[in-house]
Amino acid sequence: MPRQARARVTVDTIFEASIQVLLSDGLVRLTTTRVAERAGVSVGTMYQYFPHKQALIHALNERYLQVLADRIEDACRKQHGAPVAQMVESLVTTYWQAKTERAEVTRVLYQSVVELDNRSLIEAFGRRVDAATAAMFASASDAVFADLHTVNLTLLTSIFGTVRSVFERDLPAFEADAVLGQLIVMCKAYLEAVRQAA
Amino acid sequence: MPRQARARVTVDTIFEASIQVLLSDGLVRLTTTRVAERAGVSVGTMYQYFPHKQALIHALNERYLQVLADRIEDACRKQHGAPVAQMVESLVTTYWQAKTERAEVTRVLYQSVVELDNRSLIEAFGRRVDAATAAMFASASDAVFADLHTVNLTLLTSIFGTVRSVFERDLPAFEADAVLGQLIVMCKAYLEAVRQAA
Amino acid sequence: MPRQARARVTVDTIFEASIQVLLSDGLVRLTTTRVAERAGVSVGTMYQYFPHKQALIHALNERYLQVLADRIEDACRKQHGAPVAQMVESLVTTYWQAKTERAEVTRVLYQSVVELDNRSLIEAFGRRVDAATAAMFASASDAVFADLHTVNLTLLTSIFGTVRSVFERDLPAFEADAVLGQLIVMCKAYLEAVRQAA
Amino acid sequence: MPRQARARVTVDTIFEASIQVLLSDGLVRLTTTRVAERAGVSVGTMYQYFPHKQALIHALNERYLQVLADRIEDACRKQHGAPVAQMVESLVTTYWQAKTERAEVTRVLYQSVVELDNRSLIEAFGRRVDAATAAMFASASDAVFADLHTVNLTLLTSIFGTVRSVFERDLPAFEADAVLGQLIVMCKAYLEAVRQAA
DNA sequence: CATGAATGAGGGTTCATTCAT
DNA sequence: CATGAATGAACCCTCATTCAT
Repeated sequence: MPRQARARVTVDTIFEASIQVLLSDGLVRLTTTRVAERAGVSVGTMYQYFPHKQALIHALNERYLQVLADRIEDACRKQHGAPVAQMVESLVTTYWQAKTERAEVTRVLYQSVVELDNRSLIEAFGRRVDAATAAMFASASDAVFADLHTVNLTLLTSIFGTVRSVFERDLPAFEADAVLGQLIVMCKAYLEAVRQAA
Repeated sequence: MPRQARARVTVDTIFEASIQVLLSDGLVRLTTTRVAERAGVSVGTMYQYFPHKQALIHALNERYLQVLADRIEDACRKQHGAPVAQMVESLVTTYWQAKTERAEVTRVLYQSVVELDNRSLIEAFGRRVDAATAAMFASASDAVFADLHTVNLTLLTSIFGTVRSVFERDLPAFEADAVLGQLIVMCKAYLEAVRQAA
Repeated sequence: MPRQARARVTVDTIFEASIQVLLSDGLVRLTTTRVAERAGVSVGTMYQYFPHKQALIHALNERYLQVLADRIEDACRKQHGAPVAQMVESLVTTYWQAKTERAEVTRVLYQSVVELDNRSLIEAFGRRVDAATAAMFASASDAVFADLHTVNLTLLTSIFGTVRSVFERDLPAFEADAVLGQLIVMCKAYLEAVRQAA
Repeated sequence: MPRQARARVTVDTIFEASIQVLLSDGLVRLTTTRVAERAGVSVGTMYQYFPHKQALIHALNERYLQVLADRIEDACRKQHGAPVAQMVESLVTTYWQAKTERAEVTRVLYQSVVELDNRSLIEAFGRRVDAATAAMFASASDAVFADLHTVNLTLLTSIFGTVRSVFERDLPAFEADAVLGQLIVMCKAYLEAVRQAA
């Protein structure tokens, strides 16, 4: 195995170990020693790849957000040229699924951010997603928006904010489903409104 | 000064010191010693009022959420009998103001929650706010809802979620204002839709 | 109630509280605050009677050893003029009973000695008991000893040492009884031997 | 130096340092920091070998009792087949020497036990010694015992108890010698008596 | 005299980081 | 390059003692 590939594997192992430790022991017990142990490497090796603990957590979150952004971009691409209603539905579903698939991981990663200044991470993520959804909405088969930027930002913020709120309040499934359903209704109503206004 | 009043003052001093430390040093540097120092009391005294660090952070968040819930309840009471559109506007404004008035405090308190099992806190807050907004919407002068519970939950979650998202993305003022304005449009459109559906 | 009597009561209450704390929480958790609490007095009051923690523990052990010495002196007096065999039996029984009556108290008090330089206490106790048993043996109806001092010291040391060993090894009752029985046999055999030798 | 050997050295250094601290500062001042300092290692290193303070003290006592038991077993083996009188003498001498050789160490270790639940330690020690002396007495060239178990237990308890009592009362040398001499007389007289009884 | 809140030195323990092997 | 023992600053918390009320 070439050097780079091996490094890649090691890093991935460390990432996975970090998540496992986070899941089983919590952020407070996330120590470099424990992660290295779980990953089956020495602390020394870990410091070869991450110059300090923060770097590890940063990379962890970066990777998570990258994967998330990938998924969202992908979903957006698939809706190219579709009617807006369907786009909105797709966004809600995609984001909700990403969050709930590995709900506990989502939760602990969100915790781990405390050890970071995550502003830049959030911004980078925001920019990617903004661009993806803006492109999607611009391609809608049944709508043209006077102020695409604002509409996009509004839909994005409200969909992501609401989904996250539902997730964090840990609502019972039937209520969560109901709210998400209504969220779609809401977005559609909004789109109808701004289209008329246009 | 009577005993109780003195205790009250000490506790408030400690709260304020905690926030100051959180602001200047961050959660990771929030140590019992540092808080005590900043509060001008000894560690020992701190431990007379808070049996351990967690208790301090818990109390801090509890107090914050109580004040927030108070404000929301108050705002809801003031809108009793008003038209729904106005209610929605009031909710957005109140929550946004509460968040931005002491923006940094809001941010650091959100961080500090990591050291807690804040489930019960969030739940208690959720229940109070749910009740307040449900009562408000039920009194609307211009609308009756078939499924008040779901409508309420939807509005609540989306308003709070969206406002928080705007807040955390740290959008420039003009964009933030635009999105919040659109959020109100969105809610109104939704209310129109569910009213028609009823 | 006159001043002195009240002081006496308070001191006794504190003693009893100390023992209770020792029993329920162990030596490590024996804090001045806890003792005061259990005794129903303030720490300040406690410091009126005992200038520091050591003084309390010292007094506690002093009292215990005084009561013990009292009992032994009493038992010795009662055996005045009796045959030596009976004296030896009485000593074993008295000491064993004193230890086992409140076995746990004996044990914890023995622990508490660590916080002290108990040399003087032990010496004072030794002197009193030495004198009492020497006087007793001197009055024996059936024996005269050439070297009373040594015989006395030997019996004393071996009886007390053995009884304590049995107590601390926590032997099952039947074994403890057997050993104590044999101890008496041993002492009698010894007395027979030194009498012949004389 | 191989890894294991180095670890062994470190552990021994820590043990010796603990004893030094115990000797010079007493149990109450036996802190992990002080021990580490005296041993010339960092606290962290200490915690690599002993997960907590208790473990250190436990190990310290365990080692002491092991060495002591080794010596007693050795002495017993050497008396195999000898006459009982000689066996008894050997036991007294061995135990006394073990205690007095490093008298102060013996004393401080006895103190340190307070921080432990030493029941298991004492039991293990008791079992080993019981077995060794029982085997020795069973091999006596000049005596057979009807109830070896009880005789053994009696001799053991009285010899060890008496020796310890002499040790702890800190008697002047001439008195200590006299009492130990008499103790041997006593044991012999006892053996004579139980042999006759058999 | 009694009270008990306040003090703060000092305790046990952890863990990010280094560096000799 | 990998290893993991060693480091020690820093953490949270306790408790004997004091002193204003």
